[in-house]
Amino acid sequence: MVTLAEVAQHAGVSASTVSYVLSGKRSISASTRQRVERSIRELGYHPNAGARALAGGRSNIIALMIPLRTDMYVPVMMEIAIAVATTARTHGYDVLLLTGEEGPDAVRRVTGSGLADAMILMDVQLDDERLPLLRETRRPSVLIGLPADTAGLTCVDLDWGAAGALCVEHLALLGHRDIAFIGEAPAVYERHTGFAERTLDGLRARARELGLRVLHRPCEAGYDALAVTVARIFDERPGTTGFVVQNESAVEPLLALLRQQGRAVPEDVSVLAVCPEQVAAQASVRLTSVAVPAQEMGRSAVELLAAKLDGRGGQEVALIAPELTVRASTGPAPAAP
Amino acid sequence: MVTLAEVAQHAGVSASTVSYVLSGKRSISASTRQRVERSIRELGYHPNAGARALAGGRSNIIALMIPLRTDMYVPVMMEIAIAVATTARTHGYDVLLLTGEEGPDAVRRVTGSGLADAMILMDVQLDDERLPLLRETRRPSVLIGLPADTAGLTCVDLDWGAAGALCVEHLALLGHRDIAFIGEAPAVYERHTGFAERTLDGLRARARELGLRVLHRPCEAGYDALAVTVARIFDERPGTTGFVVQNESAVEPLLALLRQQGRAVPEDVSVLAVCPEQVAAQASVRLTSVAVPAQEMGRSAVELLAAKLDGRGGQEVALIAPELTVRASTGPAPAAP
DNA sequence: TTGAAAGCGCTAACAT
DNA sequence: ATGTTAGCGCTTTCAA
Repeated sequence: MVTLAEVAQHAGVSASTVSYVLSGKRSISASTRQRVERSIRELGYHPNAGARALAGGRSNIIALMIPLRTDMYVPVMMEIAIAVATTARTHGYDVLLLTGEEGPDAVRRVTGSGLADAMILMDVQLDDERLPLLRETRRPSVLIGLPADTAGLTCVDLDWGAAGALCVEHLALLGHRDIAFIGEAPAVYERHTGFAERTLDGLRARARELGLRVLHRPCEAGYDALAVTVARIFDERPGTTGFVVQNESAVEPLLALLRQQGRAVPEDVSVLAVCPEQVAAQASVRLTSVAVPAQEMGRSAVELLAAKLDGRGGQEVALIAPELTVRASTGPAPAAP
Repeated sequence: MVTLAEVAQHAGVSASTVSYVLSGKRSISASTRQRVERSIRELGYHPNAGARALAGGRSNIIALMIPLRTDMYVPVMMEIAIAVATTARTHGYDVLLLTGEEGPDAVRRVTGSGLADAMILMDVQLDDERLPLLRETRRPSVLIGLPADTAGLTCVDLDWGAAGALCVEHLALLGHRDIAFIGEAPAVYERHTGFAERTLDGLRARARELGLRVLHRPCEAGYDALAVTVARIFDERPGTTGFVVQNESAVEPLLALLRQQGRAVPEDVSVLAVCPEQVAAQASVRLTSVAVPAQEMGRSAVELLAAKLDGRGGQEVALIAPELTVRASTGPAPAAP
């Protein structure tokens, strides 16, 4: 293993000079710099991470806590994780992957041991048990998702409330009066996951303002659960002409079911999804959708964190404005029979 | 920040005693141990990761390289990543998440800096450019996926060849003679991804032995691509009665399309998927499938690695035997018209 | 512009 | 069964 001392000797300079060439924290003459860089290359030197962390007081590692459950939006989580990892690298950080399994202890362990300089939390509950710890520690953190109380926290999220409202507005404009909202699995609501509740609230509020009727139905993954849900919806509100879906695993089954029932999309029924662009574009019917900007969320979480680690920027809540893309799954409400 | 020295002082023992209580590497009297443990608890001590890594020569971190692309099997990757992270914790390791982006450089950086003690690589190409580096370094590694030449490497993978063969056997037994294999996107084959090619090879070989005819068609994600692919298949082989699908994003579109064309599953056409159990069980038709054991792959990769790190076990190739579960999507071939 | 040297907090010989 | 101590490889004052 090549050490900094060996590089220094090889280049005929002191250890500190090599260190400063690496960190750029003091000016180095061009010639020295070149000699040092040459030695580094020739010897194949890589600074020891542990020693760096110990001496420098920072590990250059960001911890990312992902949910253990996979009952929702797996591709979204994955996209966020990848965006976090790649963005972190561009800022000189590596990413430590933590699953929710350890719960709050993971926060203690990671901050306490100096394993990571900062953390990003996903799958934030409205009343998340990790929040007190985050507020206590002086290690920077960013939440992807909004808890109920954001005081003293930095958060990034899609403005789900606005997203819900946007869906209603679009359908209202097309003349729909009775709409159904097919949501995530019941468990997601039961554990008070922010995005699910906020979407629902935003959607309901706007619907009330615009005078639309809304039926909200959480829905488990899979075709059968969806079929039962839809049957109940048409049973209770036969006049339903618009569907808003926020449940990736329900999208394709819904389209299949409607097709099977002879309900044309969008002539008889409009379908609007809250999902990643990819899903909307690849569905069997091009879906009008409000995009879940997974990459942007991951990227900007890292950027906020990097800013905090550099002493720039303080806490703030960064809400991403939802965007609705009209595709082929929504159209004017059919004339009442 | 609480240090080991402070704990030692608080407990009235030497630093080394605290260290040994923590590591269990030498016997400690019950009373001292208790005093030390109490001090640790009271002071809220967490060993500094950097100092540990420096002094101990090991970081207790495993690096996991996941593919940057998301053109296939995202849920599988996610499941593997989660399994790796949770299993690693049970062995006392944390997981560093690397994306394929840096390529071979990531291997150099991580092994060179001592950031991680070992690594797990996913998305292995048959002729992967990272392999030479892995063979050079003395840091343990495990591949999830099989390259062409496994000499000197430790690998975990589903026996995809056997999986392909199993699919053919099942269909052959049901009397199918003409089958179509809808595979991953063309790019996946073009970059010689092991699992895709091996499945195809296994499937073709067994088909030849059993006298079945096979049409292999790679397929991009999305409904339209699938529709075109299926149209071509029935065009070239109108007598096709069995489909094998190894492309998660093609499963539901295929079922929808067949339904739409009035081809009943399994009465007119049988469909067999190579996919995670969850996908098979939740599809609009319960799919007969060969499972992709994502969790098991992640778990056993970590276990092989832990064994190597403990000095136990050497290189080996651990192939997981495929299992076929019969559900509702396959049945006897229809009598020829 | 560069060097010397004092730690950072822990582990693991080496003592006792 | 426990204490003493010399590093691990780097960063960063303090000096020149």
